[in-house]
Amino acid sequence: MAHKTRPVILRAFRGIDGFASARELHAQAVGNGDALGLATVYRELRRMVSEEIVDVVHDLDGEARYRHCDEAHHHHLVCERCGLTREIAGEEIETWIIGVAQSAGFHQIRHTIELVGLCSTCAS
Amino acid sequence: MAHKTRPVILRAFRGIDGFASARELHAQAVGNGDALGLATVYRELRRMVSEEIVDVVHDLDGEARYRHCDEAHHHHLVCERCGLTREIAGEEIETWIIGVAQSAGFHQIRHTIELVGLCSTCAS
DNA sequence: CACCATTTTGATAACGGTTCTCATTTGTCC
DNA sequence: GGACAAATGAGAACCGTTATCAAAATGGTG
Repeated sequence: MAHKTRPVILRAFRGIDGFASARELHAQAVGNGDALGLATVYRELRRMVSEEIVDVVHDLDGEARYRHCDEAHHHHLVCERCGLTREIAGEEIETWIIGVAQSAGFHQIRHTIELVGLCSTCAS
Repeated sequence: MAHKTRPVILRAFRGIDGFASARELHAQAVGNGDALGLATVYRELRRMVSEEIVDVVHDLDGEARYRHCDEAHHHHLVCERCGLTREIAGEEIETWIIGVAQSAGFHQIRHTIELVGLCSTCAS
């Protein structure tokens, strides 16, 4: 069976940094020249999540955001005034989370971390 | 200044263990004999979230689940299956965040941290 | 109490993300 | 090629949430 959808999704993930919504992935795929329907994107993402190839978290509005598991996991610091974004190396926090989860007996922990504030220029 | 809604919501929270959806809170309030509309429940919950009186997380389907939180700032570990909730002492993470913000020159950082997974019983 | 201005409420419509439906297309096997 | 099975996608349906707006409750004032 040809399964042409999955490679298209994986290529779309490669063109996006970090987490992406289903709609963003669809737009990226179309931009890549891979024509496919939104329903197919949702269906394939659901499969990939159940196969644990893709992580899913929900933003504050409840919208699902997906991330290919093989990518490096990092967080962002966002300026709420000018939109400046800065990547954070989150080694520390990942280990902290794993420790917290283990001591509570929790498994398969997903986390969302959102840091918003004012960058140095906007603060002055 | 009537504000009769908030006490009704708080009473509904008292009758529920852990996190509850808006619909569950509405049903609980009605069960308590407090008649009110679903729209009012959503509106008051939004207010309480913005006042940081209530915590909100999202389950696997993206549905919002609320919890009354009268303590200061803290985080939760939530089981996405049974709703079991565990409070996390987050001293470590607060200092980590402050450090990250300082080194990036950011000020007035607000943060959202959401940890969702499977508790030990649901994992087996 | 009567009156008006302001706020709150709630039934319902609208909205948006996700899932479902099903006719059509595509792939596989003989 | 022909027949059967799987995959696809356009649009409908679904469901939680938010917006709308008229009615009701409240507060202040004379």
